[in-house]
Amino acid sequence: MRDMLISADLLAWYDVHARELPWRVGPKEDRLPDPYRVWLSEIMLQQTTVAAVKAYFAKFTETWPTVQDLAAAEDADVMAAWAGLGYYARARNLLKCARVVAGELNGAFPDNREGLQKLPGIGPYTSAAIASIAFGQRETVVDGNVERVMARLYAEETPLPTSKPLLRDYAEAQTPKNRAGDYAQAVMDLGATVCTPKSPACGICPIRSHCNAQSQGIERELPKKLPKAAKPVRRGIAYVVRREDGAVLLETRPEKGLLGGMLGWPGTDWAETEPVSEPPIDADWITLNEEVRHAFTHFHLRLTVHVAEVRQDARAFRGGFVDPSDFRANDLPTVMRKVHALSSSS
DNA sequence: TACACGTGGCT
DNA sequence: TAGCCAAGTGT
Repeated sequence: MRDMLISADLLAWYDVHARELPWRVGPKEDRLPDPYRVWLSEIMLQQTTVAAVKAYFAKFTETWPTVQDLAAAEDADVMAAWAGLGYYARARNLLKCARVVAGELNGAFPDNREGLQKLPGIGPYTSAAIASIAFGQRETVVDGNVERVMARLYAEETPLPTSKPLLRDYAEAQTPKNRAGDYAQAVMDLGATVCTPKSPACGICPIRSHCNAQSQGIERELPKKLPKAAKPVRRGIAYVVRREDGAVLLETRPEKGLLGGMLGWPGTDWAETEPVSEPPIDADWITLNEEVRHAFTHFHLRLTVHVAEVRQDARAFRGGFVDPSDFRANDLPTVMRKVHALSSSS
């Protein structure tokens, strides 16, 4: 039986190869990072790549340097700043969490997993990540990277998601008493840069000698996954209304559900059936030839775009007109930006 | 317990 | 091109 413990080799690798990231304190620095910045980065990094997060993290920490600043922000400003990053429930919960921490906890995040996980938007992964990275607690962090590394290390052929409890057991057995935060980040760095899903770079892997999948030559086949259901196609209509003065008709979407709390063009529901037109204002409508296509997590969307010019005194049934000086396409979620781009080019 | 929930980059 | 994939959480 080979020696399966990886933490020593992995930490030695991390000391040399740790990526420099804006929310990270270097492995050689003898201090812990600001919990606010750790929390903010971990929320942004949920199901989101480092490359996508960097600009948003810079914008947020510049605009709201402390949790008190963020707690005092206007909801619409935070949603606009988050626009484009996706999973907008994260932004709504981010504000809720900031207000609890600033209001009820005197600005201090809980220093342990149990306390952290009671806060909005913080689940099993994020509570362990903050507790270990920001507070030095020995907690086991399990994300997609860790699951992949453990599946290969132990040559676990049980498919995900069935294997989740097993992989967590493996991860807990590996977590060291000391430097748990560095170790957690080291496994995630390894998964992101070496033990990648498609073509793992086993030739430069610091824990290659421990890896059962590598010795069996099955690393590219792990972790196994159950097949996913095909994505249905949904259709709808988006209405772009321009007033004589250049104002555009927008509405804030309901708090719950898809794109909740975000600005968007009025439109029909999105369904697998052909949409029935329900224009938000009386006007002469023009249907654009090209349609907007967008892929969500669980369905594909095809939006037909209807545009109209209306008089200054026109009254809408829903939504509100936004002056050109107040309108920024970047405040919209991406699918709504696509609608805007198409209507502007036509 | 499944499913809802975004987006952009890569293959 | 279409599917896969990413530092998950809430319901």
